[in-house]
Amino acid sequence: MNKPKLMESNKILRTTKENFIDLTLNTIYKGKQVLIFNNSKNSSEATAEKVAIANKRVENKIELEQLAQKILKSLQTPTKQCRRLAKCIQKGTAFHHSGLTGKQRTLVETNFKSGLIKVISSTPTLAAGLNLPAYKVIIKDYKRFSARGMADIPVLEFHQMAGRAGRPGKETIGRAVVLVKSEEEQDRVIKKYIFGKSEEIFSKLAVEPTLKMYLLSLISMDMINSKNEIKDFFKNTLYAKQYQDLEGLYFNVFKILQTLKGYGFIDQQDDYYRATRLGKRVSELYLNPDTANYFLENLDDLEQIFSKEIYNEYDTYKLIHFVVNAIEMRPLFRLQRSEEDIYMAKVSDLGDDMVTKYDPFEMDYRELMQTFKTSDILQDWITEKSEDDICEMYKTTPGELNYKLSNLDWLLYSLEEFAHLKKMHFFKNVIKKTRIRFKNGVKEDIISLVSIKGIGRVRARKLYSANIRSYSDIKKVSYRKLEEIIGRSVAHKLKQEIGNEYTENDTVVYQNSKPTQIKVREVSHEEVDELVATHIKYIEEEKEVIKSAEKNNSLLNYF
DNA sequence: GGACGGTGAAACTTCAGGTTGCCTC
DNA sequence: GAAGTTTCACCGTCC
Repeated sequence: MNKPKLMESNKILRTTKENFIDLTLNTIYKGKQVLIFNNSKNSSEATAEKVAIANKRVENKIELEQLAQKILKSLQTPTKQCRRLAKCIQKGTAFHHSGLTGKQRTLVETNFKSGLIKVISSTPTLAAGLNLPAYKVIIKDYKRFSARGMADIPVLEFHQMAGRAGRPGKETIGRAVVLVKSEEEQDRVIKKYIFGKSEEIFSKLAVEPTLKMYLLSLISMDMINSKNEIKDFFKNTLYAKQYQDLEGLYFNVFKILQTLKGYGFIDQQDDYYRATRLGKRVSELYLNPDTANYFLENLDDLEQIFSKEIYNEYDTYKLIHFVVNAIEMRPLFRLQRSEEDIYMAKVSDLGDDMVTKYDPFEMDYRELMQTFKTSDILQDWITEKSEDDICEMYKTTPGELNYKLSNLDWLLYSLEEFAHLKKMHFFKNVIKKTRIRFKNGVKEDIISLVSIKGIGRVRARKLYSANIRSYSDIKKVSYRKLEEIIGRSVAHKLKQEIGNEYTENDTVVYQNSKPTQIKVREVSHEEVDELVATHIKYIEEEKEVIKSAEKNNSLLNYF
């Protein structure tokens, strides 16, 4: 067997061929933790995996196994990424990037803080907002892909990462290591990142969408209303100090005010500006005014699509594609080289049929193809494709999918609000239903089933396939049959949730009553559904009464 | 001789991130 | 620029 060699410079025990693995192992074998920064998601996963394989001294195996199981169970069906993370965690190593779901990220972060996980290999996400210090930080890549090839990361970002070394209050020192390949590179890195100056920070106020959003929100909160107040406010901004071009800034501001007026979001009386009711709502929703205007301008066309008695999945696709075109959905899912032909064909087949038509001055062709890819992914989600299949097919991750879904829900909610303001009640309900579909990832036929506590997309579909299609069906079905479909414990919980418990003979024992066996009366589906509908209607009416009582400050009188 | 599987070199492809609404449990 | 993935040619084995 080969004797392990020592690196001359810093006495690191060498057991592998890669520096970062030896550095990491040496640190964790001393009982300390390591953060490794990579420049891509793939690379952060591969790095974690390499360290995990090389780690021969794993502590707290039982706790780590439990954590790995939690990671696997954090999605309805574990994806390839979940399985990879769980495997690393069994060895006390984890990766962390935007592709993980919120739940998985929290699990990794809290268990690193508690000391169970010894190593996190991450993209720069971790350096930005989180307070996760470690004894040693290894900056594996200080270059990142950009439009002009590989480029050095900014000095500020380098400091962000290196600054994670050392745990204030717990240790007196920390170490930050950057990997280089030659002495020349080492000199350059020291000069640039250790002794060099950080980049200057520039105001982004000149960027029109940002300015538009802030102007509307400042006016809507009545912080600035008159022309003089507006000028005074912007005179004191970082932008004004940096560029000294006040006249140019005022010109932009008043041009935007005209646009907002044109959108109907603000009113002007002489030199005084006020937000309209609509403008206030747009600001409250944190919507970009351009997006809000885009929604409002197309509301009638959208309503028209759903005005028929029966609408289909293609109509829903048009709605998704419409929302995907909002600026808030950017960046869209990236297009793979191998997908180009597919989406070129899709654009030519469906492009003219969508509500948002292609405008080459507004969007490049690739982006247009990406709007279709993003819509496809989102539609696959509500037609019950598994997360694993979606991630595999479109080369994406559960975290990115979740992020897009939450953005979409926010935009759909805003659209629903506008439909409400315009009294488009049927269309409002269509959006509401679509939101439930996105929340649960289901087709329309099982919406009522997923609204029951403890029933997700998988169980709902199982129930539906077994002809159990409503709340009343669940009430009627025998305990034994329910158990066969969704398992013993869920079936039990469900029966409890409903409020009565069926015996195996299909007799019912009412809660809060003597445990006598009472024969169930034969009731038709229609009869029970009617009862449930009456009950729901009653609750809705109650809510309305409470709402109006709240509005009139007469809640106490009501009760 | 053809089908099949394994191997390795060459060619091709891809590359970070994450504010904001509202509701309900 | 580098790492990962796919493609393809080549070779050996088996039927």
